[in-house]
Amino acid sequence: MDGSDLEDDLPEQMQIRRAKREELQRRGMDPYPVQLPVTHSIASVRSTHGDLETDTASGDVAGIVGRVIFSRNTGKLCFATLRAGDGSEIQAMLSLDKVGPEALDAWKELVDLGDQVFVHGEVITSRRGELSVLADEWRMASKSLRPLPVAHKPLSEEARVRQRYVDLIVRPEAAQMARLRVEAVAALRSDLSSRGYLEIETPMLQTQHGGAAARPFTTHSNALDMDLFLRIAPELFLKRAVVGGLERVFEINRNFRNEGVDSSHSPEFAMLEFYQAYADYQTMATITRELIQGVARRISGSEQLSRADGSSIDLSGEWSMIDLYDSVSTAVGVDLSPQTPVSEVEKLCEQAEISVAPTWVAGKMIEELFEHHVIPSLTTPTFVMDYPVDTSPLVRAHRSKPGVVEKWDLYVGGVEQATGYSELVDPVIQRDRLTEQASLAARGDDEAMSVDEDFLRALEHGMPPCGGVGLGIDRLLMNLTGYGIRETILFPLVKPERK
RNA sequence: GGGUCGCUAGCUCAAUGGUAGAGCUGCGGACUUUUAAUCCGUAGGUUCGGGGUUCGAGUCCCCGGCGACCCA
Repeated sequence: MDGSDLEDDLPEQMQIRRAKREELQRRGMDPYPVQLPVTHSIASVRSTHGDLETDTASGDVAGIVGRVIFSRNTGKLCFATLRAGDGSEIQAMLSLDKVGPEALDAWKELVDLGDQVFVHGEVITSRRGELSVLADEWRMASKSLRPLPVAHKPLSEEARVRQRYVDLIVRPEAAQMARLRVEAVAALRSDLSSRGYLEIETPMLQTQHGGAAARPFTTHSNALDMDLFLRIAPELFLKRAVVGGLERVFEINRNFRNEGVDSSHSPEFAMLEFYQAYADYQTMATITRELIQGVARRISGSEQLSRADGSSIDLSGEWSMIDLYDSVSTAVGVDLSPQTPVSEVEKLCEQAEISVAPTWVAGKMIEELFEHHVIPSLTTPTFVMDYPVDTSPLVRAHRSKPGVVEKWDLYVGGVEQATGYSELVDPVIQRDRLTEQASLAARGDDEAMSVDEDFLRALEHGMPPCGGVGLGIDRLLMNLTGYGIRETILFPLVKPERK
């Protein structure tokens, strides 16, 4: 099959747009000019002349560009609604007596919905009061060869994700989400910076996998002829930095986890991790709350937000703290502690119809019971405190309670939003914990970490007491806006369409 | 991993096993103040792919692809 056959196979509407592109060239009108004499953004015209009275001429002249999203033609007068990338819109008017028959005919014949056009003329308001640029000249800024979807019917969710560029054009909320995300991340960066934190970048390609319990992606370096892991967390490198004296560090970047994909999980997701020497998990909880409250104020001006799904969320004030074992004990009506025999915990799992995997330790079962019995009732932001030691190999033992570590999980809107520790800094205990992890891995737990000798060597040089937090950026956006993860990530991973 | 549902024109959706349709978009025409403009006319399909049942399959069955929801 050669190129001309391909062209013949195109839907009629695409063939017509290709023909219009050629017709523009035939008439000496570049369909893709390198430069245009733009004088104003649509937004600036709107802000200067937004209060212009109905049916008035401002006397000001502007050259603007925008994408044609609506078009209405009466014989000798054409209207088009132009939209800019920032969502601002303005009407273009082309009248026979202002642009002449040639330009008007070219507009009517060659401009389609979706084209980006340049319009130069006086800023006026129409008889219906619509702010407009009354053209004395128009040019094609970029000819669109594909028809725009119907603006009044929502694009299917799959189409929105697969063709985000189209989604961004036709659905202003999509572009708004992209901007919201930037605002949220900027708020986190500036807040941490003002607290004396350094933003550093640590390896995404790692020779060992650790820092969290998750299955990694593997890849291969040809030059080194060795397999590498895409990181599941930056934790072990950020801690190396703390050992070296960078006492307050953070990183905002992608982690990769080779796990399920659903409405709240993406294989690549953005994470903030921050570490502060001489802080503990209580201090880190306070900072985390203040960071999230700061993001809320930055993107909505308030710590009480109303969300896309109609629900609202209140992040103001102090957040409650509950004890993991206490909350599960209350829910199941049995007094549980880290010393409760595994068999008894397993029985409770069976009663809750939780299927227990053979690799699970008692602590894992407690966490599953927590997810099953307690999480559904967590409607307000809540720190869940003091986790079992056997599921938290990088966390310091609790200063007074045996069998648990100084770790919290923060739940917002019923989902895990962040986790914070008093970090384990004793290199001897850390080696024991990692050795235990490695034996779990050997027994088939593919989420278990390996023994990272270089990390241990770093700890052996002495790490200051330290608090650490990991906070999911995508989750934060989901929590604050009520949108799904595929809305908060601009280009989420999707399986290719079959050809 | 299991279950349920979906995939039809550029987009959003219809169609008892019996001639594949509508709205918007497109194309041709009318119209100098429209706002999803209006009016007249008109085109547009490998019904996700493959196999099967049937006189006949968008529809029923099997296999595969992609997606959504629920469960683990």
